[in-house]
Amino acid sequence: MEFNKSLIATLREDPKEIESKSHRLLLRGGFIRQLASGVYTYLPLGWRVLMKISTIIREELDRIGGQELLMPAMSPREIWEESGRWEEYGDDMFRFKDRKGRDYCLCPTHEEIITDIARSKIRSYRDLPQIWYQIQTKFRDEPRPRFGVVRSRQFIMKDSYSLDKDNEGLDKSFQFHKEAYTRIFRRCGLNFEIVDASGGLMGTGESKEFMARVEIGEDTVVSCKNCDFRASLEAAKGMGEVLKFEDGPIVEVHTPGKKTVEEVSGFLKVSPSNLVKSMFYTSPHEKPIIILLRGDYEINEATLHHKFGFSYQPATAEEINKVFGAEPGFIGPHGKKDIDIYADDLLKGATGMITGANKNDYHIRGLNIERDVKIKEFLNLRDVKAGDRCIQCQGELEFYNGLELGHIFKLGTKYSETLGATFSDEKGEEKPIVMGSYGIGLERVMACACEQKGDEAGAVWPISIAPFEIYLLMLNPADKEIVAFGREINQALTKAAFSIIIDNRDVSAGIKFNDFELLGIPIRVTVGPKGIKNNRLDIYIRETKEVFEVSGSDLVGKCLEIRDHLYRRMSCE
RNA sequence: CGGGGCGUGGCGCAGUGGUUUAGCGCGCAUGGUUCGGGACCAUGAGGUCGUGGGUUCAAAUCCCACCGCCCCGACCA
Repeated sequence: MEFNKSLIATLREDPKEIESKSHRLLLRGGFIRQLASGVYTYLPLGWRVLMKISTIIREELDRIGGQELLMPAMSPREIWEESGRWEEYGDDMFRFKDRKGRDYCLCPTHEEIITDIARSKIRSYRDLPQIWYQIQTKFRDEPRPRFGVVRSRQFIMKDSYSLDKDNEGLDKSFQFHKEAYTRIFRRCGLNFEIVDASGGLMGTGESKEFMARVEIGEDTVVSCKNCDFRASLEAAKGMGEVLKFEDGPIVEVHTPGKKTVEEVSGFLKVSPSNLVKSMFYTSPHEKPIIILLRGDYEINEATLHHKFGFSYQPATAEEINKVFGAEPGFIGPHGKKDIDIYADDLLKGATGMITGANKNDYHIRGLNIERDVKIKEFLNLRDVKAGDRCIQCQGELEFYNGLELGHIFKLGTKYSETLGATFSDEKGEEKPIVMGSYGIGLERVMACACEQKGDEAGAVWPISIAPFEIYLLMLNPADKEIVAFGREINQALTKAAFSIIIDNRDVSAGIKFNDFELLGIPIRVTVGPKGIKNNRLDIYIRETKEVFEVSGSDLVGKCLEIRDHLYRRMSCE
């Protein structure tokens, strides 16, 4: 492609809205352009990168037997009513009405649609297993779009769905995807780790996230330095130390206006770990519960939801007042025999604790959990925090920011049951299809490559996803000789199946060199008057900054060698 | 949704009651000189000053409302 006829608009200055390295590089290089908050155009260069990524994804999904299809981006309300997610999705779902007033949404995901296909097309165990996938635009009205294309409101997702007759089949499909994803991200040249995840809204089945370690990662990954334990903070469990304080009778202490753990521990001059936080959770259809947690820990809501159900929410101040007779911050578990109380297992045997007195401006000291509170069950309900040890090996835990590139999870029969997607098994019994759901965010792969590989000067694309392989830089396109030589080289390289962008613009050299760096094309070939005179061409590798000088006749061979070398740097095996 | 910031040619910004046609740099167009790291000269095009309303002899500038974008938080794949 010729630069002077292309829609490539690099920016000389940083746009004011840049938020991260990848955002800056993608904007500056003219890969993307923002239209509205969280809504982007993929300009030709960016689109080429995304197409490269989708090709890799297709190859790897086809390899595990996936069949590509394309579902609609919009869908009618009814199917979402059936699964209950018309309500559940809330404000994250873009909704609209057609001319007749029927409700529609722009699909945030496609479980419902795929299950609808499955229920009409899958009749027998003989039709299983299946893996269906699509590469589709998804719409989610994010409360806060961020980091350019990393968290946007319209984004491209590869989503696949496995259909199996039983859990063994699902295990296999899950494993296939895990392997396919590993190959995909490796082929895209990214560094990543597979971590245990919590399914979130999707359900409680096994789930793994493919996390890239980058500064702007929005999730926290907990990683053991000693063994293979890797988990997102939500899914991570850590080992903490049980602490005991001097046992004694309960005494009331005056703590005027001191509500938070920091305020109370500061006021009483004790460590936060000496406190017990009492949290009151209510649900529209279930019994309220009290959760007890040591003051130096935070509650893990994912665990709470998995254990007790997604309908539980922190109680409002009014509810707390009504049940405890005190403001939030002054409540405690003692004397609450009519409410189920669950405690974090670090409180097992805890003595001498401080907690709310159920009386405004008062706390109590000397709480002995076993003696004074009827605990229904001790559970690990806390977030891991720095200093905790690995539950597998007691090794040291490390925390880092992870960008979620992909997520695989075992849905089980959640959707097939609610939507009635069943099949007849070998014995003629009707059973729900066992499903899995698997996603990859294409833009995140693109952004991640910029985050991990890019430098000050611009993007540095892994060759597998680079928009072009060779940047053919012609120094003076007004010079007929250079143009003719450049054309010759272009032909030879094209014949060797390279994808090439020729910078034939009549602008100063510096602009061309700078744009080459901004665009992040792996290999640069420079044609200039000096080179022509001596039949020398200069080849430069963006990633390694290596320079080679070759004669015209050696050029293609050398480029092939370099391409091979660059591919080998990130091969799967 | 709470707190804050911003909105002026394509991009980055200045102008915050009155210099008769709203500036600057970059970019763009035309001509010329250049041509191994954002070069130079000349000429030129391009603006509903986010939108609506108000105050005033006079508003980009003051007031009100709304919209948009961004940041921090809440929330979230």
